[in-house]
Amino acid sequence: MSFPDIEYQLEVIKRGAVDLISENELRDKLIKSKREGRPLRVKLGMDPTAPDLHLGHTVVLQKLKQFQELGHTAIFLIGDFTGMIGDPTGRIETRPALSREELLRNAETYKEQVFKILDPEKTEIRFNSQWFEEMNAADMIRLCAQYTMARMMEREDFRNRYQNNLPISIHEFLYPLVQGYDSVALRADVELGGHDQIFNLYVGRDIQRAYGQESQVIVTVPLLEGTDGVNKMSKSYGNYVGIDEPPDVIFGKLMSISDELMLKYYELLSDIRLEELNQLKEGIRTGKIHPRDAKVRFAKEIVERFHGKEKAVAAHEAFERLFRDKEIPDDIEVIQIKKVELERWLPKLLLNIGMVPSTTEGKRMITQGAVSINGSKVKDENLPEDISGEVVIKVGKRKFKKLILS
RNA sequence: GGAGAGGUUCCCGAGUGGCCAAAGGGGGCAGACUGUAAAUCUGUUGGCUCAGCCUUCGGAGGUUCGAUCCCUCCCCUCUCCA
Repeated sequence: MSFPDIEYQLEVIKRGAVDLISENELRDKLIKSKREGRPLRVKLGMDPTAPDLHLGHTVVLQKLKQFQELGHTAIFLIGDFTGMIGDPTGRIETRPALSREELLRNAETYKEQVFKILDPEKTEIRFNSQWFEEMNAADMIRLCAQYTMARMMEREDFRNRYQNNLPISIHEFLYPLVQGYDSVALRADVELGGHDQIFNLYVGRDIQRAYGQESQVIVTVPLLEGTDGVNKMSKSYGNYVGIDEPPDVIFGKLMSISDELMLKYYELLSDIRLEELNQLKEGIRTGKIHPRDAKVRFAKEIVERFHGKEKAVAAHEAFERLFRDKEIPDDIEVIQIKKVELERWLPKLLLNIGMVPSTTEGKRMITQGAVSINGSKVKDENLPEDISGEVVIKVGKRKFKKLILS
């Protein structure tokens, strides 16, 4: 096995990274690896707490892929055991524990999604329950003995919760230790993570040393902000773009981000070369490029990554039809109803066909002018008597349904 | 184990017998403006057979014509002491 030039490898690894602990250690490892023809073992762990991966996860996955392309061993660790503890990182409250079934189900979908980015042939998929289920209580105590309370409380999230009189459960202290032990079990040379993982990753270095191994090198990547531009991308904030979402949805979500955020996304997610990105920025600044066009280009690139070129083009076209030409989308849900059975009171009808969660909400939508039928705004809560044939109902900006009356 | 503080709607947080479906803020949703932008402005934000009614303020009882508010027990969190 031969590896690329050391300095080239370093350049690739450092690109877009926030932390690299430490460059010298990494260089040594790379030199040794090249000399011995032994690929580095690069670990990326994810807890299957949510079934769907989103763009935020892909930042670090791309980094792992880069290692893979350099010829190193990508280890994708599914934290089916750690998921039962729940990572306290950045949390102000204890994470709810997931059931075994949920974790396994999520793990399955993870695998599928991860291989949209990583090469399945060259990826080692592991589950950390493999070694933790063999551990007994004594082993666990031995692990706990490797770390101190004071060091644990160095963590900002723990400290904040403690200072604000918010509960911290003991098992949450176990999380970093357990994650660190994963590195021991996997004999990791490098561990990747989001920047917020830095504490857990450091603990891994200490734990490895305590178990007589060389410490892993840490590489972190920036956290991706969610589509709201405020919080980090996370399913629980509802500001995510899932990689398994339909092309139209991904396209639409990316088109609704702010221009400022778009540039950040370009930086972290796009594959375009650095100089091209700079040209793009300059073009937007001077007004030569309309930000919307830059956004379209970006949205297409991302959709193409997960769904292919054809779908990306189709998503763009559908988007243009819907929002520029104000046309009705063609994949609209159709409901057949007998005319005699049609609910005439609109709030109830909207509830029945699942367009609003309650009749009260339906009434609100009508008063606020958010409901339209066949393109004209509804003011009356009751449907007109003479309604017939195909009826297209729109609630809000993007909810459409078509009724066919017979 | 002892002493104290606290648990309010999606979140934070006000409310200490009727004027409470509950201030204010955040978030969400909708409308205007636009590029489905963002920012901004406006409205709205428990449910229903909707000028009325029903369910909600940790849980279960109780006092009262009437309880988020008072009493009793229980559960949970935090602080200090052991």
